[in-house]
Amino acid sequence: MESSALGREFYLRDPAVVARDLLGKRLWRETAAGLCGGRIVEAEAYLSARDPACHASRGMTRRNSAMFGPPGHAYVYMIHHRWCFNAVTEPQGVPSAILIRAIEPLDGLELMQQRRRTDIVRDLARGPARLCEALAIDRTHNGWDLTVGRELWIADDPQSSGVLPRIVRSARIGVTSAHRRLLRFYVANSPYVSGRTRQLGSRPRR
DNA sequence: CTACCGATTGACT
DNA sequence: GTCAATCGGTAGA
Repeated sequence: MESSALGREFYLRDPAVVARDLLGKRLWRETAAGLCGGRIVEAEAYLSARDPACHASRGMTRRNSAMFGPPGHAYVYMIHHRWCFNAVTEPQGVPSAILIRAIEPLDGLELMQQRRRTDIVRDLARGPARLCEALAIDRTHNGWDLTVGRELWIADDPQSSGVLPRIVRSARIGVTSAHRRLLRFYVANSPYVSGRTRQLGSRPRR
């Protein structure tokens, strides 16, 4: 059975810490069709005005206004006609958010397989837009309060073994702005993580 | 109104 | 590895 949603205070911390701590948490989605979700294995932090890659770095627009709202709410935006889901962090007025890039699908697999039109579990939610398609997340969830614990929420892992997974830190995917902060976090060796999983600094053998 | 762009993905060489 | 589909958001005339 799912545990209750993480509270507001979880999101009211340094965004990089929130991004890292979201790894291992459960993302849940409930619709009339049923419950589904999985374990968060990849997330990236976007740091308000001090981060040129953040959508809100140059002020509020209609698109990014959810990021200026209270922490613990969703910021959902479209890129290349696909949806991406974020959890807003920091106090109201400071537009930071965590992009949830991938989950390990665990519950409601059949539902997610229908939505994604594939049976390959590894492909259900590996990448931010695939994740949204698998969970039926779209613009109607922009601004949704993730702490309420229905429709769309994040909670502790009820099956946690207590053993912390090894976490890798890297540059964010698709971010071209010239700054080197390592704000992407993912679970080492998880097959459900998107993009390159090579750790920065390691070299391919030749 | 028009023009340009992108925190992506899937198809392809 | 490369490439473009396809469209809402945004800036600017």
